[in-house]
Amino acid sequence: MPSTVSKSRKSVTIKDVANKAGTSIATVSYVFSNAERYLRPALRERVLKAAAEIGYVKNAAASSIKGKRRGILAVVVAQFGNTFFTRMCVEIVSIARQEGYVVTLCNSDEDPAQERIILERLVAQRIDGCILSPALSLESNTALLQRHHIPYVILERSFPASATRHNFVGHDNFQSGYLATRHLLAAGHRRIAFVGWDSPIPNVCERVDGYRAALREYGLTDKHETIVNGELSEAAGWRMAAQLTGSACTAIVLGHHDIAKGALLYLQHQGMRWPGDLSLVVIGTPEWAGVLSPRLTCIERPEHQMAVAAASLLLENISNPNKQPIQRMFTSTVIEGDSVGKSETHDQRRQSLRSRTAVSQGKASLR
Amino acid sequence: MPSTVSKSRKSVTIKDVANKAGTSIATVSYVFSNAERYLRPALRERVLKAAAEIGYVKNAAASSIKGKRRGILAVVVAQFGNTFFTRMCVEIVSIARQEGYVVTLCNSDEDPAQERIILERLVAQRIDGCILSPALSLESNTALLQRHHIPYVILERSFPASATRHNFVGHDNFQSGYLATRHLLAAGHRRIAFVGWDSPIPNVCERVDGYRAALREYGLTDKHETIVNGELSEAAGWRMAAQLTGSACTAIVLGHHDIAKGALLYLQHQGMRWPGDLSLVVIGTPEWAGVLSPRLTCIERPEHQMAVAAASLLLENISNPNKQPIQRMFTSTVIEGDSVGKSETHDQRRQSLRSRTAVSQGKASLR
DNA sequence: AATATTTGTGTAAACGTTTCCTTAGCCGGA
DNA sequence: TCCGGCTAAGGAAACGTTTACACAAATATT
Repeated sequence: MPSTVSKSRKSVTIKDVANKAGTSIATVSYVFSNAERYLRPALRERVLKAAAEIGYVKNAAASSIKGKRRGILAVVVAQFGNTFFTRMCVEIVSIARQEGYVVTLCNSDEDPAQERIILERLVAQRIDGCILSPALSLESNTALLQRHHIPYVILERSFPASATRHNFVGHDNFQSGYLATRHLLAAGHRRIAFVGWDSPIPNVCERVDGYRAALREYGLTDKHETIVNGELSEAAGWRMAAQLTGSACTAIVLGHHDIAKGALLYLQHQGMRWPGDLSLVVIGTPEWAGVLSPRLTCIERPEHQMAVAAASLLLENISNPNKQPIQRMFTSTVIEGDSVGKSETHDQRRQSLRSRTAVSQGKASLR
Repeated sequence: MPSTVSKSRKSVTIKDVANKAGTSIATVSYVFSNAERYLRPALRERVLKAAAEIGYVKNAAASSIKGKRRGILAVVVAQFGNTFFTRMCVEIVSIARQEGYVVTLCNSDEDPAQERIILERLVAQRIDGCILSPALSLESNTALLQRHHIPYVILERSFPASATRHNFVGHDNFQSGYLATRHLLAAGHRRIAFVGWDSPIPNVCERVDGYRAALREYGLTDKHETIVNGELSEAAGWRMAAQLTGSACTAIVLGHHDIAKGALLYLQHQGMRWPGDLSLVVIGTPEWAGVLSPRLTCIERPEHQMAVAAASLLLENISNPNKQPIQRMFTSTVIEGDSVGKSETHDQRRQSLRSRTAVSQGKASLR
């Protein structure tokens, strides 16, 4: 009976409840939004009953215009489909809900123009806080948030210049690259390729730096580096893997899981086996890593911890807006698969363990 | 300089712009929200300039209390991490943004209580519309939305009793089960197992019904059915696969990708190969299906089309609230992998092609 | 030239809340 | 009996918009 639905277009307000309960609107408001205020239990009951009967639900928009709290947080990421972000989003949403917030999830799709539009829309909504994994232009967008006094946390993508001026939660890309490479070096590999991608964000470079640092520790120089780059796609992964065949490399660090997928398809297509023909480590934890016949060795970023950190940092900043910005950097760990084999080892250099640890800690405690 | 930030707590309003531009607040409002209203170009310019200078952004909450449109849509799913839903969410968000909406993504995590809380919060926000993939209790939640005149579309999970009373977009689970099974039957398999899961939602049963219908078409009876169920998890998938070893089955329909993963891990663990030892078809398109050494044959649901359909249906209902509810049912297609091998065929029954098509269409045009 | 029409701008009343402040009623102490 | 001090509840002024309406000025019609 759609006629019933359209009978009354207007939604039921605090005033309707007041009429029904025979009190003033102030009293109703106190019942629903001021738990401290003492009211005769009987009165409170009466209001609640009246509200339930006519199906009253407080209009959050109207509350927020007078009160300060909006009840909305936002998470803006550049690649929503990326499982790394998807998983963190799920966590953040669930934490936020426990605090009574609704979360708006937005996807800028790596497009700074979209990101700008999204942020303006969020500002228009007067959200209470924002977790932002910027596509590119950090400064102009954080400036927008600051001007409107919206607390925010930058997630995962740092832009070094401004590090300490923003709240930041991320993982140490340098350490990831370092860890992956070291793992292969420790298995005896000396010709290791790094498959990266072209990107204006510094994550890739940091991973490459980590890769280099690990090589250096093992006494290897520029001449031993093999770095290929392409766009961030499966197709490019395929091409880059193809580029690598014929090279002297015995191992590959796959810098990103999307690229890794394409590269693996190519290797399979060529009938190559791992770790037999090639040892592999992937940075990230694609769902398929554990399903592959010889399982892939992964560098796992602490997604859960990062999500918790980002959410709590944001919530703290909402309750105390004058808090100094802080930066929290997390480190990755190796998830052993079966894709790394021993190579014709030159020397094991056990002593380098010490210096590795030093490097790792140096970066990890950036805060 | 955090002191600058906290200098003025209040955000800039239409009034500030009016002062700055030397006009009335009405004029400013017209500039920002009533494109039809004619204003002297010079005046309009002046207002825009003033607004830009002091960084004015319209307060959407305040607009919505007087105006009708809120600018927020919501998508509520029961399994946000499920790639099927994740992908559709991404699409919906992007379509909605083109229409000027911000989308709130919510995850009920299969918990009806959570879902209720979420929906109440959304009603409080007075969202303009909602796409809902219900955890369980359809009726009470749609009743809530109806009472508050919030247009909605049910996504993917249908509850037959009430079919035509709601807007609905989903895929034909019966057809998916049928298609998967037929594909194996056509390859000559006659002992086919179905790995399902326990769930109060009818999706699984429909898939099983499709499985049965396909068997019947090939003249197979109850005695040829092998159906195992368990909870919806990788671990359960592992266990169910274990249950199946020793059975006479030469093929398996994996009813859900999460379960499929566990089952595959078990098969790998046992050193079984596909399609050699066992032919496999999975309902759904897990990312890893194409990465497995012999690629998995999948039943693909038209995620993109479904997302588009759900979003448009919602938008139509927002602009015309008295529209009659409609139901749109989509069908799946087979994505050929290499996991299905020919079996010791009895008879190929080419003539059954005709009746299959009939069944498929019978369900597909539920609308 | 007087009136009618159009055109551009501003006034002010909503919208559904929150919350400061007042008031009414009551009690106890002087 | 009067007054001060409570307590519980309501009146009314915000909050930042939108928009119906009034109005003044400019133009068009008689």
